[in-house]
Amino acid sequence: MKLSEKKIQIMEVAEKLFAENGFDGTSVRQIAKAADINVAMISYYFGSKEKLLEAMLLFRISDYMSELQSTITPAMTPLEKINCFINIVITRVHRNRRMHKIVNFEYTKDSRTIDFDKYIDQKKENYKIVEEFIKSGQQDGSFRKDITPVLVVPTILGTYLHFYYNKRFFQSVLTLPDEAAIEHYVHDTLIPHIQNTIKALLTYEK
Amino acid sequence: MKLSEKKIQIMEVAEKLFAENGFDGTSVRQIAKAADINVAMISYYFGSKEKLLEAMLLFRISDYMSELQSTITPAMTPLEKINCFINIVITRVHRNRRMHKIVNFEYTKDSRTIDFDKYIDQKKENYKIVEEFIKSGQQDGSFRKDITPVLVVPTILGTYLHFYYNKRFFQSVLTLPDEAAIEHYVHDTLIPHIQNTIKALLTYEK
DNA sequence: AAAATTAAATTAAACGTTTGTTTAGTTTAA
DNA sequence: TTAAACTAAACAAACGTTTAATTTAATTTT
Repeated sequence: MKLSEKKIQIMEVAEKLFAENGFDGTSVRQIAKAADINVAMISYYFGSKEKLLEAMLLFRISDYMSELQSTITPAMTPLEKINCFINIVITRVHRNRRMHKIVNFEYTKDSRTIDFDKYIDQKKENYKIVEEFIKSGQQDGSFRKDITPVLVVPTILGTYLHFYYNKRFFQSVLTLPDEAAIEHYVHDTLIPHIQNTIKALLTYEK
Repeated sequence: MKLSEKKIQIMEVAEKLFAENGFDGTSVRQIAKAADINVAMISYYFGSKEKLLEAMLLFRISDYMSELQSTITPAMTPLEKINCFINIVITRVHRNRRMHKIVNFEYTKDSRTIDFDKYIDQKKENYKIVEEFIKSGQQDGSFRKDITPVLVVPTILGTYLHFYYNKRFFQSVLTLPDEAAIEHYVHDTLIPHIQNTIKALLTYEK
């Protein structure tokens, strides 16, 4: 199954609509109209609406190749590693925020028949990496020892995602007029805030 | 519009199903079957599926009377106030986690026609309270002055919500066999973790 | 207190739309 | 000439809602 231009176009349109109105809240006719194609093309290309979602997930995840290993070097201190990790992961999640929103919601459904295995593998990989960094910092004495590494990830990702899910709210409170302003705020203020938070949590003295 | 037993029963069933399968992913026939009533009763009682959701939101929000003002006294230090706030808010959100999940998702939809005003008011109120506590701590010198108060809330709520949305994942990692175990973990470990994080963020020396 | 009357609660069936998918045919490109 | 791309139309199923009839409960009249 090669990825023709048309297929990619359909997946991108679908991602946008799924993120905006939910999977169940989006009809194949809406997607077809927005992508300027015939409804039948969705079944023709992907088989079904569900399989379109799965194809889109794989398409996005394949973007995900580990830039982590290439930018984080063994010479770094544990804190530098964590900061680097936060920067990369938040930037990455922000870039794919629509997909994450869709998964975040669809994954919790009881009735789901969609295959999220690849996504979950990715997720578990992330947890392992953070855990490794934190434990090495705890061993060399630079981090507090009473921190549960597994709870650090929800703080990192949760902070960002809560910001994104309440975008409208923060836009008005922080007077961010457009998407470009939000982009800047995420990189210049939100990511440093999260880095600050985790640094403080891991290193402060009681 | 008084709240008969039947109406409450329908709203509770609807809340559960909406949280599990989404608003669009739940049909009125599913609700009717689960609540053991005739489908027509939903229109009869609430007018429409959308109005059922709105009625359910109001029903839950009315629970929300400010226990904050009654438990947080002026004699407390800013840090004590923040800790108390975290405890109350997370416990409250946890208790109403289903409703929060529904709102969190439906609110971001472009196509939404549902009235969330009461919910947003509640939310803004929370932000004002945290901001007040943090600013008073910054004035008396016990908190760092370079913290943006508005970003503290995403860290508090985001950490909890990310935990809840990935419940299945954490259940397996932390070996929490049932709902009771999760309940204990939230109160004994997650809430202290959040309190720790915010305390560290607000008080640590660089 | 019993009967008659009225209102509310509940039902099954039907309403017109919209849903995802398939079919059978046509156009385009190799 | 053959396979892939594409289309309009049709499909049955499911959707939220309404209708009209019936049962239950409350109120009023006798």
